[in-house]
Amino acid sequence: MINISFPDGAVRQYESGVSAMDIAKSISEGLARKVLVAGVNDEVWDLSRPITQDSSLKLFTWNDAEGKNTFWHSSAHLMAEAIEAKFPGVKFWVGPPLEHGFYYDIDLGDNKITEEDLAELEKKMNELAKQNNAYIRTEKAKADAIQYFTTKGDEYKLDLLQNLEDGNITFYTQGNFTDLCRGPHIPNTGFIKAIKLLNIAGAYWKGDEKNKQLTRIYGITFPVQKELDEYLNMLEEAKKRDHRKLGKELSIYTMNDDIGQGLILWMPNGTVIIEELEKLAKQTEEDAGYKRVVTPHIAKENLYLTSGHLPYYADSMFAPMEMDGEKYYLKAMNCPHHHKIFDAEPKSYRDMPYKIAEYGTCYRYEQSGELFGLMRVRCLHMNDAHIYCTKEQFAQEFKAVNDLYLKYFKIFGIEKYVMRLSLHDPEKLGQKYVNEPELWLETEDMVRQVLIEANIPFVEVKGEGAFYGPKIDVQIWSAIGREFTLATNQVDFAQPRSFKLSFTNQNNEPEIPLIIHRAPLGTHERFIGFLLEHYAGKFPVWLAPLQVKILPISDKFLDYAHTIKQTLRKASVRVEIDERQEKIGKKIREAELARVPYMLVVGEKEAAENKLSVRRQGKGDAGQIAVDEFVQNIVEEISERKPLE
RNA sequence: GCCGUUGUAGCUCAGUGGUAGAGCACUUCCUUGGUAAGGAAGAGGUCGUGAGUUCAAUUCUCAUCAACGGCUCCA
Repeated sequence: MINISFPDGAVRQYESGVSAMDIAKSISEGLARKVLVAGVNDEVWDLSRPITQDSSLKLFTWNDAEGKNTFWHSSAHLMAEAIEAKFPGVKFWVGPPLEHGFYYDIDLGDNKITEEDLAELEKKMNELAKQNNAYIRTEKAKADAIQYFTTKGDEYKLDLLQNLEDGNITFYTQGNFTDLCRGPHIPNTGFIKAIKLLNIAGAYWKGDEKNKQLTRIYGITFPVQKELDEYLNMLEEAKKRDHRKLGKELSIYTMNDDIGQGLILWMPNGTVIIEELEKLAKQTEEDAGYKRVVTPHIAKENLYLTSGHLPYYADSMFAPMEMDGEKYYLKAMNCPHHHKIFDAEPKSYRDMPYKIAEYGTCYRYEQSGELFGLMRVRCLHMNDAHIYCTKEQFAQEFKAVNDLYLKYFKIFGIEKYVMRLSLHDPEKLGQKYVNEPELWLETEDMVRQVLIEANIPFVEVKGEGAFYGPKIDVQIWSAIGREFTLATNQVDFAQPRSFKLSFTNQNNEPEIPLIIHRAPLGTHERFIGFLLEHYAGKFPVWLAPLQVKILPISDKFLDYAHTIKQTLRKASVRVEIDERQEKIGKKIREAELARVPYMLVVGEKEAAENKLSVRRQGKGDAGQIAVDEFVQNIVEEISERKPLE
């Protein structure tokens, strides 16, 4: 007999060789129907695998991450079975679960798969699922496994086998499909009740663009149809708040083939938002002791050789223009320009920290396939600033920048983000990162300490640092789930040296400063793209392109409407009148759809008493109010940058 | 850049080997209406671009550009 301990602390005895499924059945039939996979001594196991020694046991269902992962991984095998049935001889790489669903990477050989095939594959999968085929685990000797895949001519599985230890190699079979697989799997295909294959994509083998491109098929499955319907519905809803859709609907920005890929044309509505953001940035930065500067959009080649950008990032810069034997580049970053301003006049420790800020226009030649609405573009306007400081000042200054982020995020109500401490990768020193191993470790620790002392939760990720130093990135997700860096706060120990920047310290000796690069509001492009999705187009009043729409009941009240408009204009409120000869219902509908925060209905009653009927976007009629009182309220709401309630 | 999909009116989308249609938007007229679509008429497109096949191409083929879904990349 063996002892099995459960998460609640209970210990029960079973015969050696008992399976997790047997145990589940001994607890209740209901549980046995729901359980998908087991946790045995913190390892995830097949339910059917015999347990032969004292163990702790957890039973995972669809409600557990382990349950979902196993379910989706088993679904990937089911998809592979369907694909093999339709295209015999294709070779499989790996088929892991994802946060939502799964994929399988396949070498289709000469076969071609189109989106029309997906429906057919789904049908086949449903058929196979209904057969309730068990996922059967078999252990194999490495030599036998190699033999098996050599005969099959499957170089992909042979590649996987290279890294596996003998005695650790398992195959799984369900129906007619057998795959090299670590497992575990759900008991049988019958659990998979709802199937949707989402899309076909190319994916480089092992994620390296120098390798062959495999075909990747994404799918998702559920144990009940209703959950699939809900998931697909959720995807549809997410598309509705996609910034590209909202950006068009609300006339924020446009793009044009004659201008070029990734080059944003900001329309009047978008420009209002840009100007409000810049106003906020300027106020905040002035309060924090920054000075503003302006620098050109181009510079000579030598500048980027000095900064070290060119060797690392030439591919991401627009090709140079040659004039009078000089090469001029469009700037992809503002830092070197700012360094030249720092260096223009001698600095003393009394000048430090020296902070200069600019909404800098940068051009980056992003690969065409990477461009994505406002989130990834080729011309961007960066909320940039550089802080030149002493080593002693660094922690305080770096923390002040972090506090600035948090202050901004509070204004915008940004709560769903992850702070990422982005570090260098020691293996890529000298290639992707300047070769200063000790300075890396030292500055990385400085940044880490700032985060720890400020009690800000963060994750550390190797290989995400800038080439000149570690950084803190604020990661956010777009409506359709893509991850982006919204804002960044970076340390730079490399450029001060390459630009030979220095200040005179208290001992009258030259000293090299540290630089903090920071962009808490990121770029206008990405930030506004994010805000569109964050607010679902319903901007708070201070940011709204149009703040007030006056809706006269009929054109008899146009004069009164104009009087109100003048009053609001005097208070710098962005206001328009809907002068069309349309019914009030239609005027309201269109103002609602345009996400105008305040609609003012004016007719006979209002004109007689010098009042307004206020309607708030999405909230309906808010009743009558005196004109002066409304003006006072909205001015306060705007100047305090209040969020929508 | 690579794999796949798509490209018809300002927008959302039908459709066809014989030079095109709907709804909304737009213009004009009627209506002066009180909290999410009043009515009528009209105007608007060489069907992304270029080439090929054909008596004839928006439709078929190829190329190209762009957008979209991924991969790679992201200072």
